[in-house]
Amino acid sequence: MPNHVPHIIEVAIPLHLDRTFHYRVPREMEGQALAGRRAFVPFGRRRLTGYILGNVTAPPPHELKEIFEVLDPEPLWTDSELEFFRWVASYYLHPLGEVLKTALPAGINIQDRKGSGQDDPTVSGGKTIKTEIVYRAAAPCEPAPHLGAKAADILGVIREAGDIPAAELRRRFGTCSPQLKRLAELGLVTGETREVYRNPFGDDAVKRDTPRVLSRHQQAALDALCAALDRHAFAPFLLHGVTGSGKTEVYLQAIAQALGQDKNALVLVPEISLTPQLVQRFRARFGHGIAILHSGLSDGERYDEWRRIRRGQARIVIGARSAIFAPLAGIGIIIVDEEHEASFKQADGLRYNARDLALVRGRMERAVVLLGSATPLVTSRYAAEHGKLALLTLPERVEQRPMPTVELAPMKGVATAISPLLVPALEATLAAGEQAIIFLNRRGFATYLVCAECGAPLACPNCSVSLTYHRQRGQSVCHYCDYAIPAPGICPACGCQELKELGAGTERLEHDLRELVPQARILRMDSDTTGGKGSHGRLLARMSDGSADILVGTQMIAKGHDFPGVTLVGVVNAEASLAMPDFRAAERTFQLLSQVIGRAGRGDAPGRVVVQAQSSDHYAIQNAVRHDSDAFYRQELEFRREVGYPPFSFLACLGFSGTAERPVEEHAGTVARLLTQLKREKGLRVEILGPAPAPLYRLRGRFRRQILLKSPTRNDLRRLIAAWQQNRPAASTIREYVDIDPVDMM
DNA sequence: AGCACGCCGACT
DNA sequence: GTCGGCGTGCTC
Repeated sequence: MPNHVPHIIEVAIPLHLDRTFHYRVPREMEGQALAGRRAFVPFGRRRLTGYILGNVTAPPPHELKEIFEVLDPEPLWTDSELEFFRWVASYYLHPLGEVLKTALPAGINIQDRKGSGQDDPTVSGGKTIKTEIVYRAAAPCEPAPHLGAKAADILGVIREAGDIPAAELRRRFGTCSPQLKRLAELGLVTGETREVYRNPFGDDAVKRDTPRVLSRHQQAALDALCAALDRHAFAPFLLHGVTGSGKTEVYLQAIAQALGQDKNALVLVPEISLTPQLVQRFRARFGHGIAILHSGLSDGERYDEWRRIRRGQARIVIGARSAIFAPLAGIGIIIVDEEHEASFKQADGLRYNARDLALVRGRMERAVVLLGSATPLVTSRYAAEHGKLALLTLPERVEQRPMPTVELAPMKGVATAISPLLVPALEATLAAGEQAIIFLNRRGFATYLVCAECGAPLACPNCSVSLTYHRQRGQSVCHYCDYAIPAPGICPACGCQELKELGAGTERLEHDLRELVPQARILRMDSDTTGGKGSHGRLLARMSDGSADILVGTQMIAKGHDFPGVTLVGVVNAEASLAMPDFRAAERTFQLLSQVIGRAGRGDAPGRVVVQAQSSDHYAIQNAVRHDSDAFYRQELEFRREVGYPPFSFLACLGFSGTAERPVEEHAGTVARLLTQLKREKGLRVEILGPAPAPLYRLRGRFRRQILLKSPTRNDLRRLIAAWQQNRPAASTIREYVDIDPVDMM
């Protein structure tokens, strides 16, 4: 035996471990153990799937184990994709192995298996490849020998079709395997197994359409995008276009341009708006070659879409946040639609923001990145004003459609949940055979209950937030932890049986509307009424087929779906979201209000909106009502500048919260270590905020792994910045996740 | 994350 | 005398 240099590889393990591991590669696998493939490896006394990162030249000074097997015949990722994943792992302080696992479709992910057997046959690559048997006529002209009538019919069909899947034959003839077996024996047909993709679209065909004529502003935006595509360099854009201004048409034509350059397109959409409507428009324009990735797919469908993309059989990928990890090569353009949506953030495991990662991947791929929204993130507007994003605006609706008219209904001193202004508007809408939606971002019947005797509020014993009375369920429920008591409950302080029902939720609105407009057919849509699978779609269908007049709901009606028959929108308690404990509360309020207002009106008739508010003084409400987003962003930026928020890319907020057994102070060591790490590795400026305001979070055991998400409030930020400026750490807790706009790191 | 090792309370 | 609680530490 000649002396032989051992082949050593670096492997990322999908566990919470901050380093990679090295393995020896047996001689017979040397050609296969390449970067981007998975390897089945021994790990402790377990056996699991790791991801090969590459070769190692200098062997580490300790004993190495050998890999069992290379699981993939082809690399799962290219080198540049691996580079992207490394960036992600380092930016989000997350183990690379876990990042890679997240990037993979479920179904081929987990191969963990313990035990002794080397003879475990299930250990191999993805096991979910679907196949079908296809029959083909072997000798088309040969006259058939005497056959049964059914066999002869089957043969006829096969000969006519050329080749035909077994499933199709079974659909036409019922059971036909005996006949097929006979035909095959006679050498008249052959059957072969081939791989098929599960098709998430089903079989419905789509009518093709053609590019529409663009408005002046659309054309200007498209020209800028095409010019950037021609340069083949990273070019980030913000497309700020009012509702109905035709952003999608700009996307479609920009994608067409990219495809024409032989490049591919990645389209990220918030989960909720991954409605058939948008996908249909893409299919109508581009036909085949579209892959979709979202949580509604089965593991098999997801896996198949992933393989189609990897093999270059899809030119356009449309998906929710995880699609940012799609194995799409040659990306020319990445579009993030509704870029302000919070659903681009993954809130557990690898806490990424797909909107941010779009910019990072786009930079690595030298692609055009287009962030589109009617109400962009304040950070995006800020970046645009500082030249880090090129700003494209669509200030007008297509075809000169007017914006809805908006009235404010002051609720000060009004005892009812529904304003007296809204009722006649509803009646008029119904009389005209049109529909209305009423929006209130709180579910339940009464949002808090207080004792009629002593005034004590009914609160959750775990979370110390007030319980919401759900009349239908007959319970008072905590919306944080689902703690529930029989409704409405008795006063915990004095035992009094009478509780005052304060604060209306959607259930209460529905109840009141049935009395106020008895002739209306009313639907309610919130997470209480959309529990079952498909109930969401059923409710929407009843609106679109006209079998309901009024839809009452929470923010799930504000997003995603179009309601073509809706001419009236009522917004109840518009300022509620301003009180949210989050420094982005004003931004959120403006976004949500603008979105709901945009729901009103249809092609022929301008919409009408009634906005109910205790006080409409706040610029978030006023500017949403006036459709003046420029004014909103100007004022919000001004406000943030005044309070001295570091320009939007400040830092990571880390949050810890304590338990009775382990108070927060005991975590100081861990907090300090993490902060030091962040400072050193990321060059970030980090401070610690005070304790989390509500004991919403329970930590057990190893707090290190249970890092919590909590948005800093405006007050938190003020304290943070004061501490920062005086170069002093503030007290004890908090972690948020890294919420830095990568545009600012570029 | 698992999984083992390890050292203190109530039990077939 | 053991079973089992979870604290600590390790995994090429």
